[in-house]
Amino acid sequence: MSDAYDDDPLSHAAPPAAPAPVQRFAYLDGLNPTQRAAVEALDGPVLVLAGAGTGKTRVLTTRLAHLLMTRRAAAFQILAVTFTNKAAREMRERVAHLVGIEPEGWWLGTFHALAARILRRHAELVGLKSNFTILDTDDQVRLIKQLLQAENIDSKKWPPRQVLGAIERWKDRGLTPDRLADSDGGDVAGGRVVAIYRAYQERLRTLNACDFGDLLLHNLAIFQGHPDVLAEYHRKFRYVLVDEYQDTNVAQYLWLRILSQAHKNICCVGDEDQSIYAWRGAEIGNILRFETDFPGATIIKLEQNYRSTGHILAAASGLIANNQGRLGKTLWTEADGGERVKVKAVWDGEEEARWVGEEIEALQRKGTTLSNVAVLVRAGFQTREFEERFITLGLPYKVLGGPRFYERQEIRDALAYFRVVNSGDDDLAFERIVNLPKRGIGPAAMQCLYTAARAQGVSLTEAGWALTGTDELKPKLRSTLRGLLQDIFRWRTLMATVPHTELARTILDESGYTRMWQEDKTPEAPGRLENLKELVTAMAEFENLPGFLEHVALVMENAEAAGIEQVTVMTLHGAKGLEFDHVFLPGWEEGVFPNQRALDETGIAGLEEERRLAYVGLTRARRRAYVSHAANRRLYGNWVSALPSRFVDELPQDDIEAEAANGLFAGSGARSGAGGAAGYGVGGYGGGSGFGGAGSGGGAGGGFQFRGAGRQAPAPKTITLDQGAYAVAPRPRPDAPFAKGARVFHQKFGYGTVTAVAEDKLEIDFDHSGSKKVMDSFVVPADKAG
DNA sequence: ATGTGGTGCCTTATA
DNA sequence: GGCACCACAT
Repeated sequence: MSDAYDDDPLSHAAPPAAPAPVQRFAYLDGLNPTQRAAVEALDGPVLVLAGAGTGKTRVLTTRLAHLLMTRRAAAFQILAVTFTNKAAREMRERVAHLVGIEPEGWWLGTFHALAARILRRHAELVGLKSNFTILDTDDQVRLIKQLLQAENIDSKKWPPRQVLGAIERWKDRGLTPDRLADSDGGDVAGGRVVAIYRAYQERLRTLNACDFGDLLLHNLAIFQGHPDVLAEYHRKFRYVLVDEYQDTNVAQYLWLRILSQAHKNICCVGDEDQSIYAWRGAEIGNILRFETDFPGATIIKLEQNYRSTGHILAAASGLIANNQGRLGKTLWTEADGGERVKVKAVWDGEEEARWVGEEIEALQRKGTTLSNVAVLVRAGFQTREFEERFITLGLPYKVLGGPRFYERQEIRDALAYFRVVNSGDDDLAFERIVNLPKRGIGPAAMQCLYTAARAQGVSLTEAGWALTGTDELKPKLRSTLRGLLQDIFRWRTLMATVPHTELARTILDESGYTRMWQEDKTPEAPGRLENLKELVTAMAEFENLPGFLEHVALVMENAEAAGIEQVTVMTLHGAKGLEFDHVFLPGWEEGVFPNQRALDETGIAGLEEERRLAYVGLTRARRRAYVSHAANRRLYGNWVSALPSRFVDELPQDDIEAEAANGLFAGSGARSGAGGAAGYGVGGYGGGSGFGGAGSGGGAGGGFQFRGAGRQAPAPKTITLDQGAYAVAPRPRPDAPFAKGARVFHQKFGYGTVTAVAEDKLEIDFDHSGSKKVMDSFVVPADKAG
């Protein structure tokens, strides 16, 4: 990356000299007055309080464009900070679009990426070399584990993760070990966390490594200890922009403050009502205190919402008004009221999933595309019920935030080996592994291969074979290439005889790939080896190598690539920043949401953060939000009866439409409609007695009441919405239905044989997952799989 | 070094 | 209920 650290000649981003005044800044035209003010307030500290859906990103990017176009700053004089790479990418693209050209040499990136860039430059000032490695979480945990062992601390009692958590929270707050007393650690790790922290930092230094938190802390140390270095950056960065300011931690705040203290041109954009990351160190106080931290700050509130309907906004606003720690914004919209937020009371989680499925199918019939629909849950485990239901319905969905395992480098390498063995035509895979580990088959040799392959219209491996029969390559190279090709050939023949997991191991070992990582002394190498083992273990679930590769391809590429519209299922945290026409918000029950642990561990602050999370959820919806809560839920194998979330009660009545499943009193609807039944719950079932029989298991004041440790749902399941309001229209099916005995492939369950057919529903005996009922739209003939 | 049984825990997630 | 991790056994 070219590093326009020293003052470049004016960047390419600079507009042609003296543009005509009339035509100037067309990008300002579409902004509303407040947005425009936020864009044009270029000097001094500025806080833009941007409510959900008020055009935050637009303001941010336009502001950047404006800085460039007015020549207030050249690209390389701007520091623009985000939290995620995704946000950085988006911003880069949008600014480029506005300015008409990609600005060069600007410092736009995540806190971590930018801090790493600075640290590489001055690493020696904090005792590192500039090629230091950055540890990921696995590495960190492994290190802590070792240190605990060395200190004879029982890692049963003090899980490494927890110890690491404590250390990270300190780092979030800018606290290095020297600023801590031993007693600050409480009893964590037997009262020795601070010692562990100290040892951990020493270990990192010897490893020439640092963790993510260190990137910021080392920066701070450099700036504080070396005024000359700091002065350089002061000279360089004339304008600082920050996205999602409500998510900054103390270290990040200090970093921003120190970098901007010379020129004071810092613009922070954020929304205190969307601060949902306190648990990972975010300090909502940063945004609440902005005016004091940056005296003379201009505060601009963006309150006009362009996303949601009136009812959705009003519901969200009514909810968040219950929070104390706010700066206070009032969102408004020019849009219609639209439809009220639907609040649905159901008997249990299963019924909830059924209901959501039905509503989605109804939307689908009305022409809604599934990509405009999301189910947002509080915690990951809640996705399961929906997955199961959607699978039975044949409703395409994707769970976001799923495993990113297959994206890791070592996994992709290994997969490339398997692919080459599986298919000699896989040129991409071949390219990836041909010189991995280093075999001396470099770019020059590859050039030869490309030419030959193209000339003969064959795959790279085939061209390789041909080349080994000529003297085009040097003898040494020729034999290396032949060796590799022979290996691949041999592995391929093994496919027929050797179990695929064993074959996988063989390939990785004999190719020298395993050894490559064994000999690698960087701290991440052990983790990579473990991942490779895990990969081989995971393969056991599949019938054979092709079956496994197929699965991987599906998981990696997803139906998305095939252009299939899918419902999105994800956590509320993951949904921040996104929007959908229709948003389902299940599990609004005391204990689940607000989450009991958040309540227990952080009290009011925790409750308010949960409420902000609810606010985030509601404000994701453009056209309609659907809240639901179940009277009974199975948690960790126990049936518990649950009360509707207090957040349900906090939704203004005028903006909701309550509906209860048969026999249940409606949630808040009851308060308006069904004759004042207090709350709701068990009225229709089992006389209400027998609930809570086994005492309260959810902690003091928890929302759950544990029922006996029953295996069964507590009451007859007479209500089924299946017989309810909608006649299920047959979905169009392109192909002939599957016949009994047909071999099929299913994305989740793998291969199987059809044992029964009932219209569009199939019963399939899966080779590895047993017998299941599945909609035919969710399977493909086995021979067409992949 | 791999496989198995037992135990304990269980929120959210980024670089 | 289910998974992940650990200790122990092979």
